[in-house]
Amino acid sequence: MKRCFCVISRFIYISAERNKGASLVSNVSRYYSGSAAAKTRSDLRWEESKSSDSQKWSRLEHKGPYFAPEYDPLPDNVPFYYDGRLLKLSPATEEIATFYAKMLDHEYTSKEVFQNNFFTDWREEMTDEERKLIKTLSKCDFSHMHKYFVEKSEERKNMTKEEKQVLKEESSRLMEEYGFCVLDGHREKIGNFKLEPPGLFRGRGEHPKMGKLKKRIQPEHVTINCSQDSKIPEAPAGHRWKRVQHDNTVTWLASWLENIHGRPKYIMLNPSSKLKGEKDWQKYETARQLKVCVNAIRKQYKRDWTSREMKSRQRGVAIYFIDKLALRAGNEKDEESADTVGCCSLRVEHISLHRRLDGLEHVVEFDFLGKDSIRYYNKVPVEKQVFKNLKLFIKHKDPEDDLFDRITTINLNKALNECMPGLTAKVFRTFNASTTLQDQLNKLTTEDMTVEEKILSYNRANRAVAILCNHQRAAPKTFEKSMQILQEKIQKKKEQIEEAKKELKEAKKAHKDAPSDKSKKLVEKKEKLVQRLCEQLKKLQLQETDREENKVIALGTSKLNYLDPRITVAWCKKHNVPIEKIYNKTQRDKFTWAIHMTDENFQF
DNA sequence: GTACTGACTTGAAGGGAATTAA
DNA sequence: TTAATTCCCTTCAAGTCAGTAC
Repeated sequence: MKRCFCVISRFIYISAERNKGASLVSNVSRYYSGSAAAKTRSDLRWEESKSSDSQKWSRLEHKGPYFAPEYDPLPDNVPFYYDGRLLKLSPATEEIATFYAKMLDHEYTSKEVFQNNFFTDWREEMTDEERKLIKTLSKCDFSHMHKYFVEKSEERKNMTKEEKQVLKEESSRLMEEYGFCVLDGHREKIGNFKLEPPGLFRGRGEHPKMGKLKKRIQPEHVTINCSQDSKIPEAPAGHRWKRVQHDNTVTWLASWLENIHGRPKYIMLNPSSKLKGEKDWQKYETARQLKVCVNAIRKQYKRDWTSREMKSRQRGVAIYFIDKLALRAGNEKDEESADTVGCCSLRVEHISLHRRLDGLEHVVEFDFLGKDSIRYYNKVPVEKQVFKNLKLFIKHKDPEDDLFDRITTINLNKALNECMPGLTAKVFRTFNASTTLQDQLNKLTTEDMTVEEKILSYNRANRAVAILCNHQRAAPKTFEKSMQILQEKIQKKKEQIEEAKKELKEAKKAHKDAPSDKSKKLVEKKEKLVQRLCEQLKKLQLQETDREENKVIALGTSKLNYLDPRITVAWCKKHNVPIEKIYNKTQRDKFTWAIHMTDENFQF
């Protein structure tokens, strides 16, 4: 515990040193003592340090979670038919039926696993009578329910401004009442104060539990965490909490067990809070520490490639992959989830070895499903010794055997921790992502660029990271169409420029033949027009490049989770790019700490 | 060493709000 | 002004990793 506090103090020292004396504390004070805003209690929170690492707060008060609204039964004119016969379902059975009906035009409901899980769970909640009657899902006609919900959704879309305003006000009232807590005297935003409503579980990829019923959370399932001397939140009328505890070594305000996997879920603070901000800062400082010792670590894992011990060799190759390819650690998973892997859980079937491929030597071809069942596909030339080792690791193994059978994420992280305190597999992802951003920004930005060009450079740097981390997204549905429209615009702009140039030439000639004030002004006017059109064309072309390159790449995840925000803040300051052009409101809130503490000289 | 639990971070998707184009 | 498109924000699933018990 003590050690971690020292680490925090050292962060301040390191930052102070690297930022030419601009420590978090002094920087933040300076920022807030400015004229723009009066110093409020919640602003001041950044200046306080905490007493120990295991203790997360001294005082915590909140209103408890907000429960999902009770089920509102369907009007009588929305029928449900079973085997062609009209059935009036009991409210509980009907509610679960509506979950399915709402999803009818989603691909999920066409999957057998989804259907079977849903039907089994649904039948369990039916009355005895209903269960006797309803025996086959395909005989259930949910279409009228479905139609009803489509109409409802249309109605919502077509609401008047006033009606929408009423809803908005109601939602901000809710936010005011339940959305904040008071932590050590500061009002902090809560991340997810609304409990998850009941519904059908939508796992990612080929999840064996897809379609199962996610049950309604009752107060009797919820544990409240707050300080003893605070006003204990009241359970809804007629109910009581499962438990009220006062554990200040954890950061959550409420928890419950979700019924699909039986694992706990929590209500926690928003990323803009001091608690989360400090943790984030600490994460990036750990990654910066790795920078100092990464060369030694790389030397070590290369030595391990020729170790006499198989375990060391496997560990050496695994850490090499984690470092070079930014793979995730790859913990063991149970049978009850989609079959996805990370580094340590790679199987023989996930790699192919090519002595030569596309003119390159010793190429490893990776093809596996990673987190969220996102495919990782990559062909990577590796060192000869790595290639030899991989051949050795797969020898006499079946495709479904573990590639690294002698190591686990636990002992891999233990080994990493011995190299550097606090080092784990995921630190490499943060380190490599942030290093890449810093390098790319340094390489791609020049002073003669316009702000738009600088932003394109930033996006390109960001994209390099997203590619490294394999952050993918589905191509936008209207991508081709919108791209075509943009290209047409560019063409039109080019034609306009041609036309304007021609007019300019004519104006110049006219001015030469018969100079006058009027003809001179016309030339100037035409010159300005050409210039303006050329600028517009350039902007469109930049937009085209950016959009094309971004088709299937998601930039948000790396921006939010892997890129030290101080790199971005410093870059913006150095190159006079308004921070709002890079970070939206949510992102600025999350990175308040970095925006306040960083000057233009910061380098990761 | 390993199975299990708990706490926390990371991640893509979806829907509504905001912005832009027609 | 309306329709189309983009962006933002929320949601909740799915990871990581530490701690504990045996």
